[in-house]
Amino acid sequence: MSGTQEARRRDSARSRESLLRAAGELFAERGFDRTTTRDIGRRAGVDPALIARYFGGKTQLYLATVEAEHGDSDPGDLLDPERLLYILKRADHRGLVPVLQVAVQHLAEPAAEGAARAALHERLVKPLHRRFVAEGRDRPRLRAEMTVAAIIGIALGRRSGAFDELGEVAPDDLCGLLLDTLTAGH
Amino acid sequence: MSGTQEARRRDSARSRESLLRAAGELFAERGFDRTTTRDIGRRAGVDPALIARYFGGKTQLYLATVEAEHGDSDPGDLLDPERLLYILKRADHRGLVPVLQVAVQHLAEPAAEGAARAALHERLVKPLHRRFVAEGRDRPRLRAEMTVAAIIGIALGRRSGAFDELGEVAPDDLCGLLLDTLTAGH
DNA sequence: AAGCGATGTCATCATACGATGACAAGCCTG
DNA sequence: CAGGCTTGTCATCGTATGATGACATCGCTT
Repeated sequence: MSGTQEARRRDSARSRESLLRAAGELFAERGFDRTTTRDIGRRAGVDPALIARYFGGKTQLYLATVEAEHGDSDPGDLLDPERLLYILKRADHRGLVPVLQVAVQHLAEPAAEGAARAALHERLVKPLHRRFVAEGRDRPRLRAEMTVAAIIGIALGRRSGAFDELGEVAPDDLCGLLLDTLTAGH
Repeated sequence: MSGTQEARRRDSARSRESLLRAAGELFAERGFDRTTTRDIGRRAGVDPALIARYFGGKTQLYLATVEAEHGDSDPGDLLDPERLLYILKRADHRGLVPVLQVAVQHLAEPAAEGAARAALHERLVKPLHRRFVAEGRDRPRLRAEMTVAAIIGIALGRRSGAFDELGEVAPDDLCGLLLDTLTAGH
């Protein structure tokens, strides 16, 4: 036996996951370009060469981090307070950011870009679009895209260090102010 | 004579400006990291080695592009329709984007980052902050930073190609919808 | 215990990039 | 026209990075 669960000294699944986690963190912290496979390996405590073996390369590893974020519960749209708060917190801490970055800059490899865009649309734009349609707002599609882009700007701005208060304020405060602003007239 | 204006076969000022323009375009299109000095030189029709001579290096050239954008008229804050429209158009076409990117990602060199942040704050955050103070809104600073980050997200999202309608809609339309949303409750 | 595939380690390659310095060609001053 | 400063050109260096393949080590199966 020796359980498929317990830590074996050699465990490809464990290595894979360590790489995935480390990559998610680093891509979130520094972006795709500024993250090296050596960095990822170091943080994961795994030899960087295994990235090629288990994922195919840095780009595919990026894609894996994007897709790995899908697992998490997937409740309402971005104007749902819970959902928004979840996104903000998640983006603060780590993770999630890889998907967001594609909304704001080009990616190196077209394949990665396409996949990241698809995830962005599926997870963020589409739910919001549905809400706007249900509410009968005009230009629901454009409105949804604009809102998503705005929130992404805020989430990324928080992490960038370019803003003083925005970077420090508690997620709940920000969430309140943001929802207040976005749903003011409605 | 032979005018200091007219094209001399050798003209450092002309070379400098060609580099500056090309760099501004490329930084806007691809971001700092993905723009190489060789690309800049090629587009400018100037030998890349002159970047070092005239600016000191790629980083200082980036700073020069940021500062070069200051010249343009500097009217109201971002909630002033004219100003917003100007920003959106400018970000669509080229230029301006270098300053915006710093709001959303880290720069390689600390010096460049500091200068870009200063420009961002001076040109965008501060005017908006003044407006909110004048209007007596609560949390004027946070509100200003949040709004700037949101608009930057939208402006960059337009260029990123990650959104369908957002990337295609006319600046005037977008400007209208955006102002409508942001000033709805007020 | 032997054998074999899976897993991990390491050295190394090829490439891309920013920077530098030597050198050539041009322009202006005297 | 001669000298010297400016401007442009080119080859090259050092470094960083992603990728690859050879080799070692482990663990399961029989």
